[in-house]
Amino acid sequence: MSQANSATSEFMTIGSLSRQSRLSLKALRLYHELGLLRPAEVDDSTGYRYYRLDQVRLARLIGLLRQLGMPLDRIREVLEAPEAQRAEEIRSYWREVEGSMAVRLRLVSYLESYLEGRGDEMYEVHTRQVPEQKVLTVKRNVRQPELVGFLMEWMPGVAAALDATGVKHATHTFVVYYGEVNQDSDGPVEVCMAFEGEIVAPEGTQVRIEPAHTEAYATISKRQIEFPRILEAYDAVHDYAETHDLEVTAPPREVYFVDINAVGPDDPFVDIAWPVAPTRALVATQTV
Amino acid sequence: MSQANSATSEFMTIGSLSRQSRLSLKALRLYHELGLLRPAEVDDSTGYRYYRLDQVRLARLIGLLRQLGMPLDRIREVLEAPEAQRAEEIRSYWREVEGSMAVRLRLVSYLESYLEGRGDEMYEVHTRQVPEQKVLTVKRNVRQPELVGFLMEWMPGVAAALDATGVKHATHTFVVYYGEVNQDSDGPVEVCMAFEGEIVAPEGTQVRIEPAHTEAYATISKRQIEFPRILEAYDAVHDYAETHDLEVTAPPREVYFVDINAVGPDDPFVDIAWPVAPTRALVATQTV
DNA sequence: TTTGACTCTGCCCAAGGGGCAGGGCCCAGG
DNA sequence: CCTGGGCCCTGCCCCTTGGGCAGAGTCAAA
Repeated sequence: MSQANSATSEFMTIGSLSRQSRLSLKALRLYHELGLLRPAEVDDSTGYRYYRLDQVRLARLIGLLRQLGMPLDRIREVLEAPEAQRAEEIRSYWREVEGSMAVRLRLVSYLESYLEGRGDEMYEVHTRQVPEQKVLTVKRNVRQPELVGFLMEWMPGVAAALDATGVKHATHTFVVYYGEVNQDSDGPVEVCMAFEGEIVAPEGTQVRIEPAHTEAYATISKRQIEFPRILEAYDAVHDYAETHDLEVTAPPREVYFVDINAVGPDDPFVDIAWPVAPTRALVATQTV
Repeated sequence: MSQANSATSEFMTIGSLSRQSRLSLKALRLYHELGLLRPAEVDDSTGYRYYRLDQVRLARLIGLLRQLGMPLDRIREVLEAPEAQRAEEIRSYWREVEGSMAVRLRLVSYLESYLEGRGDEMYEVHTRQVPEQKVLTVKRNVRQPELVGFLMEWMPGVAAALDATGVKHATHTFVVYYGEVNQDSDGPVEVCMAFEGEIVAPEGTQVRIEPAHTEAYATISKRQIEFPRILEAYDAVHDYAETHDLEVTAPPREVYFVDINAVGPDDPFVDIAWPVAPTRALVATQTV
């Protein structure tokens, strides 16, 4: 059971570092390859890695960060930051972790009530015609944690931009979700407000034409918009379309028609809307 | 932009299910392959998958559980449990998640104090001779969450077993860690108590000889034994060995020499010990 | 010099998919 | 009846963070 320490000189072998840092040989070789923890010397002819004694501290730190669940890319950022800022980098990572835990916690309590039969709220779904509109938009790729901040900034933002130009504009804002927004998908998301007339789109915004369409929608309250309950509303609208021979023709959107501060938790607050059109099958039947 | 719903009959295509459940085609095919969500029908000649309309509910549930971070194997367990028990399965999973979060939270606050220079407690490391001992042992593979329960059961357990036989035994217990114990490594861990005389090992326990050895050790308090601070003590002992030309000859152990209930948070509580022997280099030097 | 411990590279594997290629299928319109 | 476009199939390689093994080369103590 000889475990030659090789610590007699200034350098140590990978095995010695492994024992002192609780990292596997495999992990150490990977960190070398990725440039996270480079051996002080590598013998050209044999490929043997030799580490300085003071690299033990760094190896141990990496091991602890891995136990936190921090990805190697993120660990690299921590290590490349100035020493005085490393703690703050870690706190920043931890805030993200706690944020995603908060979301999941709501999901757990939702699942409990759903599985124990206390879910299944009813949503009234209707359809309506929406004429062609000129809209001022801001489109971004955001993930769940940044979504609320993005909306809080730009929903008043586009309204203010239109106010500044003096053109006539709608009283409601709508938000189009071109892709899912969650931990591992980032939209994109587009904040839109309809207006009439001609304007120059401010920096970061765009003007586009939202085509006329029919949309199926359900009106929900502030209480119902919290994730994951909002998924029920989306599902309800989607199911309505399926059962009424409608097919989805554009990404879903949320139509905010009242001020978030001026409405109670159970008052109508936002419409979950999905542009739809009759399926071809039904068109054909009607044409016959 | 035709998205034929194919929901006209009793069955739907994989694409329709994907849109209604927010799961990707790839995910649905994987869940089929794994038997998590089997299509109601598969066309033998074309391989097309056809799902029943009511499978949307199940698909959505799987998607929500995935958003919780639950592994597919665990999801399978949830789905195979009686419906009335599913919520409890989820709660059980969530308790595990919260447990690991608690451990990580301690790790974060440790790292903060370490990186901001408030760490670096000093540990006095000494060596001592331990004679050959006959020990009664209980050895298990346990992960971090079960470790405390295992120790709380078997540290009194082996003492009680020895009391029952009437033989003379030591007043302290020690715990040998043959492998790391954390989220993804499970030891094994062995609870040991020395005794004299002959006994029949009770069910689940074993008798073995612990060879005579020298061990380097540091005495720490209850406050210092909490993860991750305990790692510092292990490191201190290991570093002592390195710098004193000693090599580790057996797995480390914790020697509990006082009752956990009879000791204050800063009183001596347990020794972190590591069997060591002079390195061969040193032996050679001495022989010369 | 031998021998046993140590180290090297390279390959396959895990989960939970993403993405693409190459090909087959289905159905509405012409 | 044919065609085109959308849909679906399988199979392959990719990601991340390593674990495990094989086969070969190296180091150091006796």
